[in-house]
Amino acid sequence: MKNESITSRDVDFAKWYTDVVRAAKLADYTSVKGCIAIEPNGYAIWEKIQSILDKKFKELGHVNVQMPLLIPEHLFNQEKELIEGFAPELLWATAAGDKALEERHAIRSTSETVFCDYYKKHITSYKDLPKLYNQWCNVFRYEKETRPFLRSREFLWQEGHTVHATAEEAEAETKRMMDVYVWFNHEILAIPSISGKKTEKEKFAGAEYTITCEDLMYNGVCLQDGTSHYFGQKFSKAYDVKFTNKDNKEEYAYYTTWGKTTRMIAAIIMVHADDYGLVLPPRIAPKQVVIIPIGKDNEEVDSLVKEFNTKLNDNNIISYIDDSEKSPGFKFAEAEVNGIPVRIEIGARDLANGTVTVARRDTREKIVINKDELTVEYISNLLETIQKDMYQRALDRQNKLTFEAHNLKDMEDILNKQPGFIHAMWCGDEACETRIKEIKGCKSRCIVEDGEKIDTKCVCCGKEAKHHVIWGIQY
RNA sequence: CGAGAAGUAGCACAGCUUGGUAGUGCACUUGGUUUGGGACCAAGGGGUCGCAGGUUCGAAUCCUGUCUUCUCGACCA
Repeated sequence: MKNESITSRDVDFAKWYTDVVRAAKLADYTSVKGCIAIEPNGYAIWEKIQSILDKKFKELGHVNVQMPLLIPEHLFNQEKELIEGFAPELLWATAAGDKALEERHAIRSTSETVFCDYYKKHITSYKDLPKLYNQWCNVFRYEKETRPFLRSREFLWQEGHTVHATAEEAEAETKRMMDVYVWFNHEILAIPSISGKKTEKEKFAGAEYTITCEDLMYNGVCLQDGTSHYFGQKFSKAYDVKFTNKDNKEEYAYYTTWGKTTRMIAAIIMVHADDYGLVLPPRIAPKQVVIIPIGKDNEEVDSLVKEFNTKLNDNNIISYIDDSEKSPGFKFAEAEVNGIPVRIEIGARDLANGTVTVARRDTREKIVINKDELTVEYISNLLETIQKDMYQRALDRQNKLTFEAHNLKDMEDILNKQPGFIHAMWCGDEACETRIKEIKGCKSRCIVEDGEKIDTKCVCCGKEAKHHVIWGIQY
């Protein structure tokens, strides 16, 4: 049965999104504008994201640190582009009690400043490099329009900050970490993200260049979901981070940063969820299987339920029994709205026939199988099938929403009909980007590396094209 | 920050035009009967009507301000 507290996805996508957030108890509004309470169901997803990414970072040699929440103004001012880029979003602490601070401090919106200030003190020789540090923390940006997970003022993220002795090594790190992000989205979140360099206009304030991870939502709107920046020596010059190289010469260090945020939870919702609520890919689901016993005081049912639950958990499948006092229908609906990938229903009627019922959340298909077929392997395979199918469905939709434009009229026609990823050639001139933005706010998403030349002329001005760019309307 | 809409019990809403004892459904508590897609019966508990002023004998209702949320722009992970 359709969940009545959820607006249909095709009727009002924005309303549907916030309805799912509420119905699946992922987050709630608080009396602090733009700052949500992430509820247990939402935080459990974040913890799972953290545990998988953190393990990967550590395998690649990164270590975790924690830097201050407050950044003194003079530090921020040392890098002009950074302070200019972030100025409108910074919240300043100016007083303690009734005493004004001698220097105001910004609540961190990003931590390049404090990391550089730290590295300056701790790097003297090439032997100190590389430093591969990462921080899991909250940041604050004073956004005007806020929506749960998608754009809140306070949000959680990880920010990797690495320094290297050579440009090649730093650039390799920038690319390597974007590869990790894309791997994570594809393999764990079942989101077929694309990646590539941002144009000069869209890159991070102060970076040499930015590589981005871009997702396409159900409604064809794009979402930037992870970035990796190469700073070259720009920041190390501004913050005086230098070392003595092998030739006994002083040299500024090469710096990279990369980050991924709680926005991933928004992406999971807008790529996978439906009118019945959340749908979680099995590999990110904090609870993968729910077993619902039907009927009361049936020893055969109860013992099978308990036994199989233990078996699943012993084999690293996260399963739980819903033996609350609610009716079975209620439990089905609740498991559904919460996006639990697999539901197992076991009752006297089934057992009399020697069967059990297994339901997939992604397709909402109910499968009746023989009791003997219900094994750890069966469930494990089913979870993998769901993971693969979810990715394939998302990819099929993304392909359907991927278009090609050869001139401005193409672009307008596409955007008027159905937004998506629009491939088009570009001359490299910012004026053309600005002109294209006039069409429903369509922006360049990323430059396709080694992209096939789909035209020789710029989609906007008709001059010779330099780059194959993907365009779209963004959140 | 600009334009629009909305805030009344945990949630969804009615009441407001025409000021006069705070309502409905769901949820919650207790007891009982139930259990294969959001069960049923009975009895209960819960709201200074977003907040602050003002008008009035009297304000959920009229006026002013303010905060929050949603939608659409500009800005952004």
